[in-house]
Amino acid sequence: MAEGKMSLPSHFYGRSAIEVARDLLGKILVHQTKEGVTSGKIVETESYLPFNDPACHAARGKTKRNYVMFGKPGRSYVYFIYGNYYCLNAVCEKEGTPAAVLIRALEPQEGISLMQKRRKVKEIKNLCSGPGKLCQALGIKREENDQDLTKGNLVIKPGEEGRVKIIARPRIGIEAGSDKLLRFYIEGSAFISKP
DNA sequence: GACCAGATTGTCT
DNA sequence: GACAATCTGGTCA
Repeated sequence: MAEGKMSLPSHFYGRSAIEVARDLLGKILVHQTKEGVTSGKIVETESYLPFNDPACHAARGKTKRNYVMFGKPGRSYVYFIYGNYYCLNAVCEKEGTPAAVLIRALEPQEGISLMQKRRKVKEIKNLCSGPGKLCQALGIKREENDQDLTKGNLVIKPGEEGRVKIIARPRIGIEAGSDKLLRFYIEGSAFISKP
């Protein structure tokens, strides 16, 4: 497909989770399924760092669940949480380093009617305003785990870079690492999970 | 083999 | 604003 040419190169992900999280804002996440194409602009992300980060799934070492984070950058890490929802991460840094960026919110673009059908809600701002919501809206399931984000059905493409104002904030409720700004979002977006 | 905790969301007050 | 719902994976015995 032509998407391979359009999508972000793998070296985009070969940097720190903080750099990648910041640069992912304004990019376009596209998922092609047999039902149709859904896409949205990334408006909120969160970084998960290697072993210094207690909140990271990989903080205690490599497991069957988080092995993807130890793999090559530019791949997707999808996990099931709280019995009902999935969360989508983009693996970054380098192979052997468990770093990833959580995609927290999207601004819907293509396939909005399909998202509304999947989510069973009408309001566009409610379609992707959260990690679990956007996965449901884009139809991201366990099958999308460990996919190559530079090619294939699930890709991230460049968007309106430089035209957005980025806000960095510490994550809430986590003491260790609170001195670092690990949550990023686009100022003024109505589609983020938190104001 | 059993128990515990979790990167959330939806619904009720 | 607060709390329950619901399941998978990891840790411990």
